[in-house]
Amino acid sequence: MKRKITLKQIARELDVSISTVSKALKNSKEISADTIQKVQAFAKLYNYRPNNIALSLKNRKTNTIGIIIPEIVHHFFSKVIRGVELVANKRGYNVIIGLSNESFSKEVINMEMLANGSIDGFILSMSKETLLQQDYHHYNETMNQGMPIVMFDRVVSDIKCDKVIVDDFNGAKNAVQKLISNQCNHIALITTKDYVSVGRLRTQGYLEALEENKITPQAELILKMDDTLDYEVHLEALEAEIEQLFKAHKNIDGVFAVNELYALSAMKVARRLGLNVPDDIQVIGFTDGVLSKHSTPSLTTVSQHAQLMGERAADLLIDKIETDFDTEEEQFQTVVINTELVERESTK
Amino acid sequence: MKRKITLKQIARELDVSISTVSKALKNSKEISADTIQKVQAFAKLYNYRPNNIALSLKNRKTNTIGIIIPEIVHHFFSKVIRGVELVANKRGYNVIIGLSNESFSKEVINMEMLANGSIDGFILSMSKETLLQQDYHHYNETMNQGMPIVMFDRVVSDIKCDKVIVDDFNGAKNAVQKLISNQCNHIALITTKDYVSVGRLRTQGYLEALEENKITPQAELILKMDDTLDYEVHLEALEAEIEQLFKAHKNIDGVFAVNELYALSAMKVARRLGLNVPDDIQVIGFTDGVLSKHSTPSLTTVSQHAQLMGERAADLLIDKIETDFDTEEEQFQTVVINTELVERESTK
DNA sequence: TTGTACGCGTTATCAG
DNA sequence: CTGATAACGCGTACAA
Repeated sequence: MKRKITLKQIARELDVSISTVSKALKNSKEISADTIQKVQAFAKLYNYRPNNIALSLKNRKTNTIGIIIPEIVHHFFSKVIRGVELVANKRGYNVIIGLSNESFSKEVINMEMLANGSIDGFILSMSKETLLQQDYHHYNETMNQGMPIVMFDRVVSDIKCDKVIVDDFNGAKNAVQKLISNQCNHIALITTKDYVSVGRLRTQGYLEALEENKITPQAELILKMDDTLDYEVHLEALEAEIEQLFKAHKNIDGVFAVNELYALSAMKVARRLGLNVPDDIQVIGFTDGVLSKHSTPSLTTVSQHAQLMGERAADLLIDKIETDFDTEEEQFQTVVINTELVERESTK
Repeated sequence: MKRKITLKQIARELDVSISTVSKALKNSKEISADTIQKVQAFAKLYNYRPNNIALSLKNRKTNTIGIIIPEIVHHFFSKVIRGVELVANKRGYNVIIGLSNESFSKEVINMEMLANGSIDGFILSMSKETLLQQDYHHYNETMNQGMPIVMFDRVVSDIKCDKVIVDDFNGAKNAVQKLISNQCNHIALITTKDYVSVGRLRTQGYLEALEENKITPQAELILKMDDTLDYEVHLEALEAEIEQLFKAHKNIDGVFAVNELYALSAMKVARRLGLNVPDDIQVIGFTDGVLSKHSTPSLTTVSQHAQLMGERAADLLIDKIETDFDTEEEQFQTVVINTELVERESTK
């Protein structure tokens, strides 16, 4: 087992100074062709590579970006990561991940660990708990130390930083418009409680579409689920509620759900009640997941372009990292990613 | 914007030496209570945190582990990551990810980037291309430099390192045994080409179960798909093949598929041909995915316990990292994770 | 053409 | 009780 070789070892071996080795490896013209040749041959033989940590310390730059997400076993977030990784690698950066597991304290701890020199900047999506507590001091402290942050998807306007978000409002509005154009008159909404901004915006989009079409929204057609509960429990409760809803309002002919599982639950309940999708009820979900594509019938969805969000976030962050702010005033931008309605079998 | 504070700045500010500050922060009894108090107060005020990079350089230890996987938008791999992250964080390590995207060269490049000081060890699963080319020099070189590697899932015996694998053979055997116990006599196998070891082992398990039950395997009931193709194309071809298979062998009453999508495709084709699952055909898949749980009918699967694999891999790696090998001889172990048959609606 | 000295931030050792 | 020094590995301005 041969340890990684360093400049110092090469220097000792070849009986030259460390800096000569360093320069020779960079083909500096200060060094004689002879020495260069000798050093490079030796370096290649022993497979010399500069130590990243030493470079990071010296340059005060790690070429690593940190990404903190609430959950990784989730198609949306893993697609975002892929986008980040793609761009980061292309631009010479590594990606280090931290999971908050939807917990405020884990988010803080993770950020503190990474902020102490390990990375050059953050890409993150807020945990539900943080969203609930509305305590954003850790973001501001991090940014005050000169560490840039780009937030995506779950965002609040109180925090001044670059952001990448989905056009939740118009995505929802277009989806509901689609249902209306498809002759749906009684469209139910299955959403989450309002504290997650994306849920709120999608609800607004739903309402707006109805109003534009002179349809009076009915509160009874709106189901607001508490998604802080365990998923299994939550889904069972959801199905029961949907069943009740469908039974109480037999004229429901369309459903817009703010995520994939809600939409699937709606289809499941519909089937159980002997209703055909899309003939009796048309369903649209909001997601980037796999379930939609492979469900029966396959689900029409509003695609969020998660990977693109990751790519844009990474580009924004790296741009910021590599910009020198002594010259110009710092400016934050919010990139809005347009959604796309992917039509499948659950709509006509 | 106040930059992160360092020992040097505290020292200058308080007019003491750097080493005094360092010691005071560690409550060294060499330092007077007075000074300790003063230094710690100042440090707290300015929220001093030691710089990880400097510590890494000094200690020659990064407290970071690298994980390299072929793909992250994949439930199995993201669950593994979650397991790794869980254990790593608990034991004081960060996780840095690299995606090989199933490509040999990206795997090599990623490993080289991380191996130059950024991490203390690797957890990885081989890319398909590496498996095909059977070129393992980068693994061996990395280990020769004293950087430990733990491989999981996709593994080859030629490489001497710690491994975490699923008991593919028995998982498959038990699944097929289940079908046989459920009165299936003509069981089809949908698998991948043999170069991925897990596919091979699952095929062997299938054959073994048949033989133990005195059922003669029929080559015509075995579909070997080439999964190096693009998924969409591949799945369409697969469905066509399955349809042909079902039509040619109307007596097929069971299907064992080595992954989730293959199993779902089988169910889809069955439905299209007017066959009922599980009444006419029972189906079992091999996976940890979400599709199984939410498909209709939901799919009976062999669970791989992906998260547990990640946890075990992380523990193995960190144990190795933290063991001093001057004392004892290095030993490699292979942890085998038992599978579990999760029974759902696609079997009786 | 080559080598010395310094600094990145930290800690350990040793001297005062 | 406090401070100077060296070391981790590298790159570079400056000196020889």
